[in-house]
Amino acid sequence: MDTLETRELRYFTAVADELHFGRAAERLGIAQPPLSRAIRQLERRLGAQLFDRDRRGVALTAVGEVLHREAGRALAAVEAAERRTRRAADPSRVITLVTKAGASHELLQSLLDAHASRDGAVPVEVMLCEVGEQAGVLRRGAADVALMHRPVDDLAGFETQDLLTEGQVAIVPAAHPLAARAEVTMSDVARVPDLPMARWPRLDGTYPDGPGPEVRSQSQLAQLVALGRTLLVIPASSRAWQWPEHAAIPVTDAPPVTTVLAWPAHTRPAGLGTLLAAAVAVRPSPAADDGRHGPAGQSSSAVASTSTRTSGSKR
Amino acid sequence: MDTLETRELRYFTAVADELHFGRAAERLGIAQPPLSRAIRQLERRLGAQLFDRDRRGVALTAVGEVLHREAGRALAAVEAAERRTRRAADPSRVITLVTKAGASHELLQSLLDAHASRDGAVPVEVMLCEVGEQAGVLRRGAADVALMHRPVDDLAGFETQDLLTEGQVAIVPAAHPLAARAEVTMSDVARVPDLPMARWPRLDGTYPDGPGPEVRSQSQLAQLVALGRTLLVIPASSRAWQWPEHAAIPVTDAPPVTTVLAWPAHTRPAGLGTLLAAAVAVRPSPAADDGRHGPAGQSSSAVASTSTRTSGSKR
DNA sequence: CGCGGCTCATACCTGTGGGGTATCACAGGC
DNA sequence: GCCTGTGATACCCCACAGGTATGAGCCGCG
Repeated sequence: MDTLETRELRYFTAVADELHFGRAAERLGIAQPPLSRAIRQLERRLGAQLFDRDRRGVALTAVGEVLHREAGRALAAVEAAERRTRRAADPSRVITLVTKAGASHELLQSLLDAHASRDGAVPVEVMLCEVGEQAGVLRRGAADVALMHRPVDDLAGFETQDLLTEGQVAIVPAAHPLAARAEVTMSDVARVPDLPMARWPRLDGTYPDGPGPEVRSQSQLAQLVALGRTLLVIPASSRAWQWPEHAAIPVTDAPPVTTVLAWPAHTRPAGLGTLLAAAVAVRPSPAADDGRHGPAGQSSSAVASTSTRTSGSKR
Repeated sequence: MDTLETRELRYFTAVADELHFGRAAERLGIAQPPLSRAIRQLERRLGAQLFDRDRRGVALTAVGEVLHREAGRALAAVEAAERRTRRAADPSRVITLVTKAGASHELLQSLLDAHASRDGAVPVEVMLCEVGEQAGVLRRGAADVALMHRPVDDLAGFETQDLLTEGQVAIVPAAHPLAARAEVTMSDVARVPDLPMARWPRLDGTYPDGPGPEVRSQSQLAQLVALGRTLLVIPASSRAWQWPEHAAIPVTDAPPVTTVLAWPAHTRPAGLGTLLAAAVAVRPSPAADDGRHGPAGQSSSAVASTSTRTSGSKR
């Protein structure tokens, strides 16, 4: 009659993932019979069949699929709750900042310096992650705050503080004719036949169709550019990982990219305040607007989806 | 060692809400000693003090406050999971649409008609709620889809389908000098000394300071206008609840309001497809853009916060 | 100052049910 | 036919959630 227990959700999720009671039980570290029984109980409790078990395999029913999706989110929320609490309880009182490796070098450096020089500044631990992973890390509660990019990253559900807005540059092989240009436009780089855009894996690990090479990390991408196989468009400051074999050319009409500090909406880890103050102080262009944004970042605008692929900052 | 159980979260939440073990236990329907023990266990498991119990009361510690916030969300997610699953299992296969009473009459009517006339259309149940409650209902999983208004409502975390964009009108007492005007501007209505904007309660039930009357429902507001005590700015179609004592005057420079169909991101209750198709067909202005929007609605722009108060559609 | 009242903690008992092992029932493959 | 692999059943056990009774600190009060 009561609320679902997370144990039930974990069990269900395991079976729904594996579609096999034996393996699911093993993954859960329990025996198979209790698992079977637990699922049956869950089905009775919800008054609905969750799996079709015709001999020769288990399959999710329609309602099972609903629960599969919802259970994943619910479990994530519970785990985030636990992680954030543990983090808050950690006596070493640091705040963890996550950013993708190689991005916004100088900005981060000056931000950390400015923060450290303030009175009562909580130590900041820097965590590096792969491209596009910051949002997940933040949502899971494994970090307190992230350095992200608008409109490249998905900022939905986060509050943000703008730090720096900048243009984008095209990184092309130094040997390529394009490298001689002083500046280029998006249409110049959009369909260079011998430099097709790289393809990033989707969440399920498969790749979209297309002519470009498949990549899963920035370093692979950098090397592919050096090899003359592709080009990319990224914020000017990401030039940090430029190779000698690369050339960077300003893209005049590329949408500007803003580096932002982001944290989960309505969550203010202690010590974030000083970091934010430092961030505001560091900003080079103190516009009239204070660059502070509410919970929901916009996403999926035409602009966003364009620069998403080209800058290689989305999976 | 494992994940938190929802029971632990429920218990913790009860104590954190009540700040009193006895009352919390009563609310949970258990005795007080097991509750005390459960909380202690939770504290040991997390390795952190959650409450300060100095005699004469219980108080949340800093980490307790973190868990209080997070537990609320996690429990909401679990309950939403259960509710959505139950709803999916319901053999009566209806889809529930929630809207605030009194808004978008004709539009809803034509939408429902268009939907009903389609083959294989799932029955639609209409649920009415108070102003600004749609988002919560949707998030809790108590409804499948909602009629909401951009930029008035908070659309964060929802996918949306635009239905109708329209201007706003000022509703003023028919006896007031303003009523004679053919049209007005926002600055005209912003500070009419004898018609101050009404004040809606905040989430905690308190009211912001200001000259206007306190209201908690549309009908109260309607009556206050009729009494010549206040005015408001609302989408033109909400005129439905206009009284004889009211006058509606177009506000030329008010931000246009778009009525949208909204549903939780990445959730597609079976049958939503037909409703969406009907919705697209009903739209009066089939622009080039198809009016479909991704998960994160923008919010908290200057425009949004302005029209939020005036249209009385945010608490 | 002693007394009762309030509140949370401790001690101890009990029963439910989650987990284990052993085994069955059923389908397919050779 | 037998064997293999699957999920379901049957049965046992003990860990732990929950109950009752009681203790212990802190008030306020006469």
